[in-house]
Amino acid sequence: MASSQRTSSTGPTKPTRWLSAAEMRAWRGWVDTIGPLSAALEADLVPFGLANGDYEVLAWLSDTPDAQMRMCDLAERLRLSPSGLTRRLDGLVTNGLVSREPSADDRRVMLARLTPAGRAHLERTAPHHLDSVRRHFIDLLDPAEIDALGRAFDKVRAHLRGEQNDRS
Amino acid sequence: MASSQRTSSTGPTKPTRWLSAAEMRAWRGWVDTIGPLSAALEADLVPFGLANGDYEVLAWLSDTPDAQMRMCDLAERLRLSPSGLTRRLDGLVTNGLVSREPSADDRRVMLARLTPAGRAHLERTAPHHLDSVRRHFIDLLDPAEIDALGRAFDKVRAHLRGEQNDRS
DNA sequence: GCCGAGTCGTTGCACGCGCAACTTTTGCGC
DNA sequence: GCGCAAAAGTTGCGCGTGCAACGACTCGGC
Repeated sequence: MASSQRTSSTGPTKPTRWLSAAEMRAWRGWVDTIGPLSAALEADLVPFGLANGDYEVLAWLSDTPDAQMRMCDLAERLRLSPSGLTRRLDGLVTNGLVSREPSADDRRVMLARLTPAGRAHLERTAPHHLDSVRRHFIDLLDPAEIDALGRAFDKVRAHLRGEQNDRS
Repeated sequence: MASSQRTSSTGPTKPTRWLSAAEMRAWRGWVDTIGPLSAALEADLVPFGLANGDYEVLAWLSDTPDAQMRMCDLAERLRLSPSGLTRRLDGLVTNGLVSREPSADDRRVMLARLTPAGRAHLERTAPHHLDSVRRHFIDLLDPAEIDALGRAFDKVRAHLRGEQNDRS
């Protein structure tokens, strides 16, 4: 339903392969799960004063040897525009979880660095977030499904990455 | 990576079950695929002057016997707030694809109705959108993966629906 | 050395969305 | 019937984001 299978196929221009029931289930499942699942995870972060995007920033920074990243690298990791990242960091800097420091090597560059308070807050938050991911997602699935999802997403992203390179 | 597996586990408060490699792959795959896939589908709709959300409105309306829905029902289908739907319809009404008409039965209610132009535009767009969904998603996966995704998303949504009812 | 192209980050602007407040209308209790 | 709670939809506001423009800086060719 709802992705307009009911439009009349007019003209002899490519037979238009409609989605099978199984394909439709997967597709609608994808579309209809994005919103609710993100909202549920975000809701579990509210007590810690973080949004999903904030958590991702802290997590990526903490996965770094010196707990810092260049703005542009961080923006790429988060699939965020430069301006989007600037604004997101503003909040984290205000709350003292991240500091902004100019790079000594390249004076164009700003480094986002996880502060001790930021690391402490992440370590407090991480177990609950992990639990949230398990409760709402991972622990609901059996190993075969986990594996299928991993393979499927990898294929989709590989395809999208390839297409993106074609354009540039 | 990147969901902070590296935070030290301090204190004896629940062992904190980290994600296995396969679980992490599925989880990061989910998070990292949402943005690019949505963007790719949206990009394919640009030539038709529609956003993903616009297409969903037209599709849901067309899947209805009389091509119309109450605002509140449509908002629920689209998981959109009342105000969000009002604004989204504004654009479609301006472009003549949808009309707004007060209901005769209940004078609180506004009906969103697909205009002939709206139906025609949807029928022009649908084959291309379907092709887009296939190219970027469905056709990349084998039947077993399609099935696993369908089952997985159903389980996740069933879980979320249950939790939501608990709260109310 | 110097100049032009490219890179990095910030700011103004517009857009889409949710929330809260409000109006209109309905429906239920009595 | 009357009154009050609940429902439907719109509007004002704030927030997060992308895009375009801009200033600061780097790097390569000459």
